[in-house]
Amino acid sequence: MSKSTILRLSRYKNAIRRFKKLGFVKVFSDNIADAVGGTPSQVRKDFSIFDICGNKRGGYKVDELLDKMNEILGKDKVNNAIVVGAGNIGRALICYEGFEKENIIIKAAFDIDHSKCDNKGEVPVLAIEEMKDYIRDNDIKVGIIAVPDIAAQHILDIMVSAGINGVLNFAPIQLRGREDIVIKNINLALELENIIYFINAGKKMDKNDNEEKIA
Amino acid sequence: MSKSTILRLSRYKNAIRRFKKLGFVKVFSDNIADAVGGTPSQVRKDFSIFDICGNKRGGYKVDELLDKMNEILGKDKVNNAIVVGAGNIGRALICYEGFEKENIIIKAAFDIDHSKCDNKGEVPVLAIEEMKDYIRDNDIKVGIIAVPDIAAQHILDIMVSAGINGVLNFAPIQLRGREDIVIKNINLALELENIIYFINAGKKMDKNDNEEKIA
DNA sequence: TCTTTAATGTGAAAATAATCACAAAAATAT
DNA sequence: ATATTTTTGTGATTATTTTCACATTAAAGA
Repeated sequence: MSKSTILRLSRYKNAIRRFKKLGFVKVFSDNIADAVGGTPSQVRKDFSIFDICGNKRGGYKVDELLDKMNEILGKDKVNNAIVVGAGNIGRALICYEGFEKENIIIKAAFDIDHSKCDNKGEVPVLAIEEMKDYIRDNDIKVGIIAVPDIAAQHILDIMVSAGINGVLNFAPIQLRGREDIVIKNINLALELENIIYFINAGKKMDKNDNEEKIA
Repeated sequence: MSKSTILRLSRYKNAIRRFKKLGFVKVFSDNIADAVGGTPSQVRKDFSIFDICGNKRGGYKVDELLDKMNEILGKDKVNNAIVVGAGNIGRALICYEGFEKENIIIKAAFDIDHSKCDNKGEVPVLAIEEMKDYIRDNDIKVGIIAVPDIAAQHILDIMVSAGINGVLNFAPIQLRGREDIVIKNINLALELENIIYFINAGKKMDKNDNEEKIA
């Protein structure tokens, strides 16, 4: 089973959540495909990979779908994360409201610049020296890197040595880690650059084959 | 030629730029593959698609590579962009330093909340009502959406009607637009959710190694 | 009850993408 | 000058992903 399948599953879930909000009790693969810009048969095939079954001619029950998906995606329990780097991007992530409804909580942030530290806010910003212990003591498994490119690899290494299993990296550099560490790189300039390319080339892009390799 | 190829090309370019900074005059497909975590033959195949040739046994000349890539990726000219939504994410993007070296300039930002507007800063934050005219008058082709999900589609529609060709969307909803509009959606919560899935899938695997390996 | 209709679920086929393997060529060594 | 080594460039091969097509099933209608 492939990464793209999982990515699509998350999208389906978001779409289905919207259907639920609109009062839908059941949905068809057609509806879901429309909502995420895919094909019905791909939706069904993706579902079949995870043994998600619907009713022939009856579609899928919204609540059952959401339950099953939350179970698959591990969203039935809270996931704690930390942010490293309290610059522009880092601070935006600390305040980002969108994580909460996915049961993701930013527990703390860290910065090398002590003047940016402040443990009185809703999310404490601590000194980078405290990070390793914090990760260990609080059993943090997910880290977000929002430091300059030159520092990113070093931060990653500390995180991994402290026990972090997955990283979302905003530094504009391809981070490398141990085989068993899940790393997703988001390079904002590169995303824009690509959009510009496709504008100039006159092509359309939004099919999602731009995933990073999971290392 | 596929989107993934273009995405990889951008990555190659970033890596090669770093090689140049380190004083390299020529690079081999090996080096590039290492730097981005790919395979040498894929690098060569990608290059061959764009008629980028090296010298047998001599590798590729760094400067030639960069020139050719900037040409392909349209980075030899400046690209102006706007940001809509001056919330956490929007403000972080307005100040993001990483765009500049890709010749991408954020010319202005827009928000529905007039109290957030301020046309005295380096990047003026204007009222959303002014957006349409601004896009037209300044021939803006790229827009970045950083508004709540409920508002995103509406903003996109205005952008498109004003002449924007490409959009980077941070609202957690899959935006749909005309066939010829390039749209790239970045959903931060979804990215974290995926990392968490793969972390958990990896753990499960350790306990039970007859499950499929996640590469 | 018996058709008809509209959906799922899935193997098979087609399309895409990645890797391999090796001839060709250039640099270096002998 | 010749042999050896190293690296490119690419057709062939393999792997992966998506789409197709249709048998199957459940609901709705007659």
